[in-house]
Amino acid sequence: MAFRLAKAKEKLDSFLNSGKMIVVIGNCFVHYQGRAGSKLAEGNRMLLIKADNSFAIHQNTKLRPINYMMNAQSSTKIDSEKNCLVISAFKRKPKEKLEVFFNQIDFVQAFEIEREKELRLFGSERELSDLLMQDLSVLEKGLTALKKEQPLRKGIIDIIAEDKDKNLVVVEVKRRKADLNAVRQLYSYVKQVETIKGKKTRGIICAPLIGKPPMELLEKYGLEFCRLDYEIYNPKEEIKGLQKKQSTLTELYKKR
Amino acid sequence: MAFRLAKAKEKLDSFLNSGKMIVVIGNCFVHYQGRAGSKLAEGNRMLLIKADNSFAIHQNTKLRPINYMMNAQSSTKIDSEKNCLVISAFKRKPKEKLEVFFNQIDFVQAFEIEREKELRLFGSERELSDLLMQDLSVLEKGLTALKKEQPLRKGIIDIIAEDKDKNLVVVEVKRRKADLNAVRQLYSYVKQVETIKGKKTRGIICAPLIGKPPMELLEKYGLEFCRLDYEIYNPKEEIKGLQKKQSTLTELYKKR
DNA sequence: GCGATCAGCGGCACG
DNA sequence: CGTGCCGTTGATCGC
Repeated sequence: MAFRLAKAKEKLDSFLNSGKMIVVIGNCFVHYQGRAGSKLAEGNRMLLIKADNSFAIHQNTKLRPINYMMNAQSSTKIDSEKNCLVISAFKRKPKEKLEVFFNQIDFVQAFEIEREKELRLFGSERELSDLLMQDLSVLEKGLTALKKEQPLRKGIIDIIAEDKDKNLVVVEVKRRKADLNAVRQLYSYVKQVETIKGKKTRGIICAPLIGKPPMELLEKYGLEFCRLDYEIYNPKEEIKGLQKKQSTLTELYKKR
Repeated sequence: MAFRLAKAKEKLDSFLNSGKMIVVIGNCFVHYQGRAGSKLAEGNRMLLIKADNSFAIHQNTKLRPINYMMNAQSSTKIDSEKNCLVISAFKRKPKEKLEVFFNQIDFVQAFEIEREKELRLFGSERELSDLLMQDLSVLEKGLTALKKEQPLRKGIIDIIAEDKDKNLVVVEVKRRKADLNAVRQLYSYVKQVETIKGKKTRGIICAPLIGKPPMELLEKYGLEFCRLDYEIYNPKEEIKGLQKKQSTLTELYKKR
């Protein structure tokens, strides 16, 4: 048994910093201390060490690892008292330590895996925002964009615009259902703009949906909601928002 | 080649719904469409299918998968035109589809992995909040707790308390550096309480740190900040906040 | 480096 | 189920 662990350590050491993705499977318990602290009792787990030194312990549920560390310095050692192969990950800033104590190792291998091919994603908020910038009139007739991603002292406005009556309008774009957070954000931005410019300013949340409590808060704050339909939120009805200017998600997807 | 793919399909089909963690490694491209859409060009990747039907494509960087789906219905098929083994994941609500087209498979295996042993975590916000509830006087002399996790119409207050002058005090607890969001949250809660109770209400953010812009917004809103030291944020100085009532993170960690 | 926000957020707890 | 919010958030982008 101790031999198997020593053999595993040998293999591991040769894999570390090889640029390959390392997979270790075995029985272990895990200690973490850093931004928080945790202990995980003994059990079979998968340890994944990637080329960018990300370090992740996976159980057999959930997308995300149960314990992890990014940009970790990894090392191995045999703890002969505990009869364990200890695989550790360290980091400073913040100072963190993660130790995996393997008392049994079933599998150790390294694989050549694509490091970081770019994902072409669409339907992001940035993309929506860009499309809106091209023609804000889909939100309201006579609305013209002034600036996008305008930094304030406390926050960043998605789009700042002017309506037909020359009122300033702050637009907050959300790719999914607008929540309380979005409303609080918009309110904070509008108040700041009013303070800076010294004149009444409108605020519009632009999203495919909004819940009832967020809508009520929005109204309480004197802000507005503008529905921007998305195919996924409105699969059967026609697209009402940007049908003339913007393709639906599905159409965009097919084009690329 | 096609035989290898067929063989891989056979193996995979026997592994699916076996309760084991399935690992597939090979060359693939990936299409996703659902809440958004994405395409990932060809490359070697690892596919991880867990017992709870979570489905994740990993590249060789990042903690999180490049493509994924939770609670997915998985299936396999051979696309003889493309000479691919297609592993798909479907979901309704929201309607999503993820397809992985493997033109080469290097590795297919299933492992017995602990399903979901509980992680004992400490240093969470809930834990901090519980400790604070026991004695709010560490924040301010004469402060007494009234209720914890008080739901409002629009949001949930961490702790609601009363100061020595019988003023209502809303406390927002953050386990890490307080940000603009925390300030906006607190402000929204305080305003709601003032509306409901019809009297001036104080608001305190309780966190180990706060940035300068959030602090300025806090002051603009007439709210307060109370530092609650955490060892990790203050490794050399003495613990000032809860030293009498609360153990440090390290001490807590050792105890368990 | 810090700051601010988004995320196909995921995950959880509560109503 | 939806709603709200935390997270060792992670990841990204701008300063």
